[in-house]
Amino acid sequence: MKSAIAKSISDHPSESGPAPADVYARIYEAVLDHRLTPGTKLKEVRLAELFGVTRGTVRKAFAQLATMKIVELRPNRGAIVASPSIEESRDLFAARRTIEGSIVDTLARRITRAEVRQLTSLIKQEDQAYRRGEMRAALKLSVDFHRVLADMAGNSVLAGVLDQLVSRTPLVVLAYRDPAQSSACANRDHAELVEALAAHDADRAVLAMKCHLCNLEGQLDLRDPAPGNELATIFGLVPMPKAPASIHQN
Amino acid sequence: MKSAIAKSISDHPSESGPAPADVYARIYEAVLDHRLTPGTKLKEVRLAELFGVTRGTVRKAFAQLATMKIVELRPNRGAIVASPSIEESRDLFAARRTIEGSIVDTLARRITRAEVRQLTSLIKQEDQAYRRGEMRAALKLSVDFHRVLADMAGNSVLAGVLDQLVSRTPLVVLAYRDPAQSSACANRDHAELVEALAAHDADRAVLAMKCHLCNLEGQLDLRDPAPGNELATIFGLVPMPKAPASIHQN
DNA sequence: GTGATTGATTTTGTGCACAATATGCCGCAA
DNA sequence: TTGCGGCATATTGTGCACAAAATCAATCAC
Repeated sequence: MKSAIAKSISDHPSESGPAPADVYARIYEAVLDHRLTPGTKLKEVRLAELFGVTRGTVRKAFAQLATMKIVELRPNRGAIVASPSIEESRDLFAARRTIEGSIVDTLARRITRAEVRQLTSLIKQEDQAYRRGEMRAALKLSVDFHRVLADMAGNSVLAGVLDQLVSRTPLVVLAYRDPAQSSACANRDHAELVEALAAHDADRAVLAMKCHLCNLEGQLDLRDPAPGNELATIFGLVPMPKAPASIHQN
Repeated sequence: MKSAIAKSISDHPSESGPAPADVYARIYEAVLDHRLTPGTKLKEVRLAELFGVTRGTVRKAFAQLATMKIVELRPNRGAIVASPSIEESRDLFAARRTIEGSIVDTLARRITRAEVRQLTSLIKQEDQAYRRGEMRAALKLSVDFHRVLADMAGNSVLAGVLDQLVSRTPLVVLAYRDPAQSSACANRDHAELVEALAAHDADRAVLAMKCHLCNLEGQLDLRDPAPGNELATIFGLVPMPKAPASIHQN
């Protein structure tokens, strides 16, 4: 499942190489894969060459990535991978709790057997991906799970809004993952949630969802930074990526 | 208060005439004023001439208006003012109920006296504008009231997504306003809500907000269209605007 | 050595001309 | 009249060249 915004990019499908949506997707994937870390400068010409497209195409992708808050667009200074603040990260999870709480509340009352089966199957795939160590696929499936729930609930506006928040989440997770914690992505939570949904128990489903999101947030280190580090955050600088990567430059 | 997205357009402030954000604002205002009705084609060159900007500037404004769902961008076929479907309209109000419900729930617990005064003042201004018959100003103030509430609640992410929904609301109201109903914009609702907030009564505040939004939705005619009209909605056509207006062309 | 200034280079921003596509019109045939 | 090309026009899409701005480096003054 693709992000709604990514799909929305005016995309002239075939002909003449990759379109803005492809560039969007490749940059987004690179961010999820840690190949692009927060603060990394994204140069138009370099990316255009790499992807075999014109600068205009890269520019359009940047614009969409900026509305999703994946990159930050600084006038005359180019695009950098966004560095979500701690407060923003907390707010993001809080926002997801209210929206996804509402979504599962609605869904619990009207979910069908077929939908339960679909969700169960998704969890299974996710689980298998984890066991095989395919972290990227697993993350993707885990994220999709939330998008599918939103679609099933049947409110397209709410689904669209959630899509934005869900897309932003991996970035803050990567930015603030507590190294001490395991990144075991709470697959069990998803299973419990589906159980509650299957039982049409709205209250339990809402609780399960909120707990799931709290667990996720709890795996992060969102403590206020020590005064010593403060300067770095004030000026939007990150501690400096350790290893340069394929696209990553300068 | 400006829409967050409008502000986010990379804006080179002074020099060289209006920037994308200005074009965005003028088109948006025209939509709110009924000067541009859903389905109206927006031609790049014409608008560029009118606003004294280049086509590129108009294009950027279009892109932002499209992410806010104010206009629809059809590849190779230009931009038209969006025609929100009935389902989308219902979903929009439902989404606002959950998000704004959460916002006032939070705010009720932590609102300060100063903030209550600010809200009261806003309501007063809004009321005066209505009495003076300045409908445009009144609508703007009424919409701002909701944005201010979101800001006060302190979750910037939630405030951001609400901003999108709030910006879209006037369009669906204009599209589906029931002619039989008065458009008296429930100023009283706002006052009741502030009372509940001032009393730190979260439950009552949430209820007041949800009622307010239901009242608004209730003023619209969101019944499923008669089979005869169905064709018109399927093909995204509107009953045809009555009077051509300044910008409106073709 | 520190900090400021200037100039060269890199990078982003934009207008314009042309290409691609859609639209509307007219004629023609059934 | 209706339906179907095909041409003329209008409109959108895009690459390129140049303009504007920022970055970097070296020099110079203190």
